[in-house]
Amino acid sequence: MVQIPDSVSKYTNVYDVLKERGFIEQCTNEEEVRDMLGREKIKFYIGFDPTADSLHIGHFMQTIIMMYMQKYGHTPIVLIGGGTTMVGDPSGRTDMRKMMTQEQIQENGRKFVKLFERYLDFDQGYEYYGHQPTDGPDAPVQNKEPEPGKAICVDNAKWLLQLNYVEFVREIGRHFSVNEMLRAECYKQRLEKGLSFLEFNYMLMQSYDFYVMSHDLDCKMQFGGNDQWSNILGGIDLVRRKDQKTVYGLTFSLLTNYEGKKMGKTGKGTLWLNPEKTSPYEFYQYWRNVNDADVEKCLRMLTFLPMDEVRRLASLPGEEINHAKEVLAFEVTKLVHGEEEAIKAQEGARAAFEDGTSIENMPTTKMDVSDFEGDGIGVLTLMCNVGLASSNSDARRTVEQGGLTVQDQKITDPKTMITQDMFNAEGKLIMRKGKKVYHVIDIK
RNA sequence: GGAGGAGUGCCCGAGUGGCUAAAGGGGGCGGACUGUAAAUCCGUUGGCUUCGCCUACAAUGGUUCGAAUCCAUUCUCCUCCA
Repeated sequence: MVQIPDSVSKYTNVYDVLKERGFIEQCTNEEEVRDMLGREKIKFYIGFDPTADSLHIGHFMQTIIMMYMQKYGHTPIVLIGGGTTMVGDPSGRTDMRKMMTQEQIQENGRKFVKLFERYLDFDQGYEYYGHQPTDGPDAPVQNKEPEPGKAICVDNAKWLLQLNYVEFVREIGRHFSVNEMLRAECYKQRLEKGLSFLEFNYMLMQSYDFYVMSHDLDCKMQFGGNDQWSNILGGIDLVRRKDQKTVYGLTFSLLTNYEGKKMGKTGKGTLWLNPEKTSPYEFYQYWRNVNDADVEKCLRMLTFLPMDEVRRLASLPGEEINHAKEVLAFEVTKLVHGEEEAIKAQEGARAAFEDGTSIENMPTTKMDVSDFEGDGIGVLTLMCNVGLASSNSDARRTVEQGGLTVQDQKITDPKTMITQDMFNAEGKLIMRKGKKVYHVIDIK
């Protein structure tokens, strides 16, 4: 399991640490929260909607926050949105999410949990038995108290999917003002494009989650990305109205670049944590190539280097900033894929961009010698086969524009055939597309 | 339920019978310049067996020598009225 080193900060209150690292964006009551976090060990939760089969960098940042909290003795509750995903969060979106089946959602949820287990110390024996809104004589089984400081995981499908509509509307819905909801920032965009009643309910469901967490598990805080602010406030109000308890909310800045655009998007889409979806090498390269202006922010939020070191690295002048980017890429890749993969990615990158000697860590495709015997295989076809081009036409374009190099020879004729004798003694062939994309063909 | 409007390539958005694989922008890709950065500049951006062919302007069917453009039906979305 990945752990945060003690050198990460000199502060003893986790609030100060999070502040120092620049995570905190909004807090319902800064002083009280800071005081509480310093005084007692609390339970807090963050919700994750399993809309895809892998976590992405935004989730990762939230995971890091949970790690900080756990390090300082608080109990993270990972709330998997198996129920809320059935509805879809409209916050910050201009279009409706694709509807997903329950099986898909459950499957994704399981994958999420697997990833979280690499970063948080879970109470393995813990199981949440479920919530019953009434505490009558036939009160439900008591939920056991999780081991102090250990993370637990709950799925809101457990209490959301069995809700009775009329009951829900009477018990929960009556506490919400539609007028107020419509004013909420998160619906603004959607009011122009249209918002279905399905999605309009999302806020109530998330608020109900907070109520359940507070009521059943004495959870005191909810964290989330800044886009969750209104949803979190909804929950806080609901808890106050139903249980007369005060709970708190804290939101984090979304990871954006200096232009204010979300980070973690590549030309091909999202930067995933799952190595099958985004290779460690690609992942490394993303961070290796961040903009100068974003280096400090990334080091601060995505690595556990001491702040002095972060500041030193980020202020390296001119070309030297590349060193900081290397450190950043290495550290983040290490956290996500482990040290071994990080070293491989780093060496692969260095080999490709600096000395060009090692081809061991470049992405490789194994092929059969017979494919290259006789006339061999056309470059275009080969490029498609190994994923260097998305179609034959795409491959042709690259070649015609002088973007392909095979064994250090620029190829400009799209009709070129790749044959056995072009491979080196070890049976390898290096293809380079553009300046940065390498691929090795191995026929051993 | 009534009246009107809209659906165009990865996204935004022009085009309203032939000159349209479809202007312009964004994004992507390739090249130049660099620091594996940014900014800038140039090229390119549906597919294929690429001097040619095939598939495309929500879906289906029709009018026409010829349709993204005209007509009919369907689907989706928006606005106003109820």
